[in-house]
Amino acid sequence: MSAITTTATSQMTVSALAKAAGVSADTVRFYTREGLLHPTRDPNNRYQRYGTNDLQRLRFARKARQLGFSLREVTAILGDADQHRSPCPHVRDLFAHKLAAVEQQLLELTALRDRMRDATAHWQTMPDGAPDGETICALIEHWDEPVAHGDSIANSNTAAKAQRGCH
Amino acid sequence: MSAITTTATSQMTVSALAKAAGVSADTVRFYTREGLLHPTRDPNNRYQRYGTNDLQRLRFARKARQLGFSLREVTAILGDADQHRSPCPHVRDLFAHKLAAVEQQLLELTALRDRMRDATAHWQTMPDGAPDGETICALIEHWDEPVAHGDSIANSNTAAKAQRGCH
DNA sequence: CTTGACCTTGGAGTAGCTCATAGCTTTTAT
DNA sequence: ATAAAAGCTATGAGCTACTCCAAGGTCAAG
Repeated sequence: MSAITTTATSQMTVSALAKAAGVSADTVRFYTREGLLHPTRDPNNRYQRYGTNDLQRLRFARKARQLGFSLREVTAILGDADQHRSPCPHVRDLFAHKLAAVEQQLLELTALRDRMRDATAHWQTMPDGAPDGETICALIEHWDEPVAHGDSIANSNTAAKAQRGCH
Repeated sequence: MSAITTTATSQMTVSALAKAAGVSADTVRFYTREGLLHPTRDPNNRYQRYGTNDLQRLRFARKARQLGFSLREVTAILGDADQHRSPCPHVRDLFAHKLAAVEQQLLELTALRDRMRDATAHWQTMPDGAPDGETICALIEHWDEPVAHGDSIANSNTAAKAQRGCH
């Protein structure tokens, strides 16, 4: 699991690069298609050849993904770097938003968990009951909508958004 | 449109139902396509006609979604109810897993936030620095990987998943 | 020479919607 | 009355970040 640092030979095939970075070969191909990696071609067999630069980019991309950057953002950052412009201001800016989004999502997820716990406790005492034409499943129907505690969020389905994204 | 919009009348069109449930008309159409709702047809104009039963199902579906159930699961639950079998045991079972998943996600998201905070603090002191062929962006490259214990991949993209869609 | 592991491209599938298109129908404004 | 605006229909594509599959070419070993 650890010590992935296989000595990076200067030229690698798809799966060698994948192995070196700890991702799947399909992911390498996908990133290549998306323009994140710039392999050359072996003229003999048309195989992709990746260099240490690609390994660096790939590792960078994975780290950025873990930080919550989208692939598009990573591509933009790498594009900056390709043109010898420092991507760091870009990164700082994006990062501030990411952190805020994560904090927000944490709040929502915490609220969701609390509601789920409440529901679990409440459900201990409820019978199953077959659908009677009025209620489908009392367990879920007696689930209360998230109550806007305090103020803020004018939005009713914040928790659902937490699962699908914002905007 | 007539005056009766907020209260559920017995027959509704797509957008009336959408409004009553607080979702978009496209979502209603989507759920209909997925077999979650069972409208009838107005023979005159071929419009979909939804009844209070559909409104109930839709509200139920939204609540279940907020609880973290997938659409497929909701469909299964409603299918249970349609056949007059109590979906509740099904629900209880799924719910236990959902709660565990949410707790897990919460842990990961908390860890992510903590790493982000650390990084933010750490980055205060770091210069931007243009790409020099060695490093792309020191900010991200000096980010330490989260320690993935054991189950790696399925979890490692949970944080990224949690972020998806916001940018 | 065959076997099996690796490579290629291209396309489909995933979740849960959202948006776009094109052609009706209904409502509203003039 | 008529024209424009809004709303309905079905279908299909697009979004994210991959993952998987198929058909076929390439390569090292036995």
